[in-house]
This record gives sequence, structure tokens and C-alpha cells, in this order.
Amino acid sequence: MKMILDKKKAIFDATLDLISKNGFHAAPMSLVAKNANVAAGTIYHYFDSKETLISELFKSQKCLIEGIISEADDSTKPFKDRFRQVYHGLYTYFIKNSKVFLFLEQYMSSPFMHKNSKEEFEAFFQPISDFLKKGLYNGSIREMNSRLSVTLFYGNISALVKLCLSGTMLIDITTTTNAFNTCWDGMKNPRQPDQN
Amino acid sequence: MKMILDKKKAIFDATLDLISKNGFHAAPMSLVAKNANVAAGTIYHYFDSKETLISELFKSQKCLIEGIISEADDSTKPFKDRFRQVYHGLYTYFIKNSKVFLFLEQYMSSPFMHKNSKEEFEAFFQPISDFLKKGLYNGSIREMNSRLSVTLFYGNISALVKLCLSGTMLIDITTTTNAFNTCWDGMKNPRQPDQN
DNA sequence: GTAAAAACATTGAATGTTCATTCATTAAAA
DNA sequence: TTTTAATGAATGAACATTCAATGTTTTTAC
Repeated sequence: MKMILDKKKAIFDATLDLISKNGFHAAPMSLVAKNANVAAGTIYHYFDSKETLISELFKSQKCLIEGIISEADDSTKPFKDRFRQVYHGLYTYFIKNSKVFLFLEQYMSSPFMHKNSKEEFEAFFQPISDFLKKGLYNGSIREMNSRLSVTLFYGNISALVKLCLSGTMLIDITTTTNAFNTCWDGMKNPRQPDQN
Repeated sequence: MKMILDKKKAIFDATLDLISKNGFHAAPMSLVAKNANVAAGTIYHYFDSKETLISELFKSQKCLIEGIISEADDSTKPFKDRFRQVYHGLYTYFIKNSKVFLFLEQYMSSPFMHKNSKEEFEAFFQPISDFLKKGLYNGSIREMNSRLSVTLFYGNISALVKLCLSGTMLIDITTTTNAFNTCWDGMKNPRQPDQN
């Protein structure tokens, strides 16, 4: 049983590694097998097809966002502080685990997404939605459709992460602070101007 | 001569159409040829390889952003109005020309990008950079690295466009207005609070 | 102006490669 | 002994690309 998990994990790891490097086309099953120290046929004991493998790799990240947010969020604080900590929690996680981030980017813009239900996608970002709704209900966040706020929030973070990972620019604390301020000043409730 | 342009255009159109539908994997040369009403071999008169074809399709959009911005921008107006018009110009163009938008998304997150110089990418967004710099220099835009502001600006628009195109949500004027306000309130210069 | 020649454009079947997937066989665990 | 796991060579499909043959346009020479 332990071995089974080891093998599955090795296959997941190799897949994540290859896809994050150069996209799906750079992850032929033969290479996945080789990098996972496994025979090509073995992968098919654990996964029906390449598509299944990738889709399950995504599913294995189901609770990722939830974990990061619950780690970063402290509901006793004022909402702006919570917002900042969640923002930085996500940003920091993606920088430290860039393979995961890059895989998610590939997956979300791939034909796999189109086939599988949008619900998968929806569920993945649910924790962000839940978090932002708290801010909406207590008047800290601008009134807008919840789907929109999630999209804009994640869009800001992912733009920052991509900029960092592109390696074409030195990212200092000023940059991340500016990105955060842009996000917060855009999303905060403009009718509650006492949140500096 | 006219015929040459027609054929090239037909090949570009077929490629754009297929890639925007389902990504690169959905655009085999045989299908491109068929949809362009051309023999497979003909494509290779005009393009060295598939990679060249796609790369040139991207290059053919070099002046896209510049065109949209110069169409939308009116430098006699207050900067907030210019910002709004450029924002809506880009948004509207991408909604109306969703194939172009979807192709760009695919291209920018593909291995093609990694191979070709980042300069291509840089140059593509230069007109946005130039526009935002005007706002920065006249004090309308928050002080931040130019690369970052471009990324955040385009990131906001592209998030909105993706949400619209996903078709899972009815996008009304309220939604686009909220997205715009989020963008502007985030990016405007907080030290110049008279820009309502 | 016309015919021959050269240059160019187009065709699509054939080629060779890359890959996902299968399966008969062997090894390990129950 | 039976069930489960693992192997990797073999299979076949999908694809990018080539090329010899054919059609079309342009140039040249008279």
C-alpha cells in the first residue's frame, strides 16, 4: 500500500515537473515514466489515460487554496489585514511552489478544462469566493458579482506571480506592495473610506 | 500577387480559428490546410514550419494594441476618461474578436513564447506601457514599475474578457463598470484624490 | 503579338517520427 | 496458489513535413 502511494506520487511529481517546464506537449508518457522510475505500462495501472492522469493531478490540488487561505487568514483582525495576509499567503505559496502554479496555468487554459465541467474550476476557487464574501457582507469589499471579484483578485495575484517567474525583472518589496495596494484599493468598498 | 495574400490570409484565418477553438493540439496542419481550402504542401510555400506559421500569426498582430489604443484614446480629455476609453476599447475589441483574444492567450502561455525572445511579448504590450506612462508622468497613475502596471492593467481586462467568454455568467453593464472601477481605483494615484 | 522558356505556385500521396496505449510475460504480495 | 503489480517491446494512430508531378504565371526572344 505504501508502495502504491509512492508510485502514484512519483508519477504525479514527474508529470508536474514536465508540464510546468514546457506545457503538455513536453510531457510524453514515456518521459513521465522514465522520470518517475517506472515502466510506461505501470502508469496505466494507476490511470486510465494521459487525460485522466492530468485531470487527477489537478484534482489532487483540490484543497490547495483552502489550505493556504486557512493558514493565512486570521478572522480576529480587521478585514484589510486579513486581505493582505491572504494575498501574500497565495503569492508566497505560488512563488515557492512555482511548479504547481505553472501547472495550474497550463491546465486552466488547456482543452482539458473545456472538456471537464466548469464546476471543477468553480470548486477550486470556492475558498477565495468564500473569503471575499465575508468582506462583502461586512462592508469591506466593493459590491460586485462574486465571480467577478474572485476573477479580479486571483487575476491580480497571478499577474504578479507571472511577472516574478518571468525572471525579467527584479521583484523587491516595493513591487509586491504596489501590487497589493493596487488590488486592495481597487477591491475595497469605496463607500467605506475609513479603511485607509 | 493578390492570390498570394489571399492564400496566406486563408491559412492565417484557418489557424486562428482552430487554435482559438481548442488550442494548438486542435490545429493539425492537415486540418488547417483543409479549412483554408489549400493543399497541405502549400502551407510550406508560405511558412517554413508549423512553428513559423504560428509565430508569424502572432507577429501579424503586432500593431493590434497600438491600433485599438490610438482609436480609443483622446489626449484632450482628463486622464480618467482616457483610461476608461482605452479600457473599454480593449475590452470591446476582445469581446468582438474573441478568436484573436483566445489565440493570444494560448500563444502567451505556450512553449512558443519560451523559445522566442521575451522582446516580442514586450513589444506587443509597449503601447499599453506608453499609454500608462503618460498617466504616470502627469500624476494620474500610482507610482510603480512600468512592467507591473502593464501587467496589472492587462490582467484586469483579460480576466473580465475570460469571464465573459466563459459564457457561465450574464455580463451586464454593471459588471463591466465594476471591473473598470476596480481597475481604476487600484491604479489611480492615491496622492491625487481629486480624481473622484 | 506570340510562342517558347523559365520561374513560381499547387497538389496530395508517401515518408518518417513521435507518441499513447496494449499485452504477454515476469515478479511480488496475499 | 491466486491476486496484484510491474515490465518494456510491440502496435497503430496521428501528425509534420517532403517531393515528384502538374498547373499557372511571368519573362524573354523573335
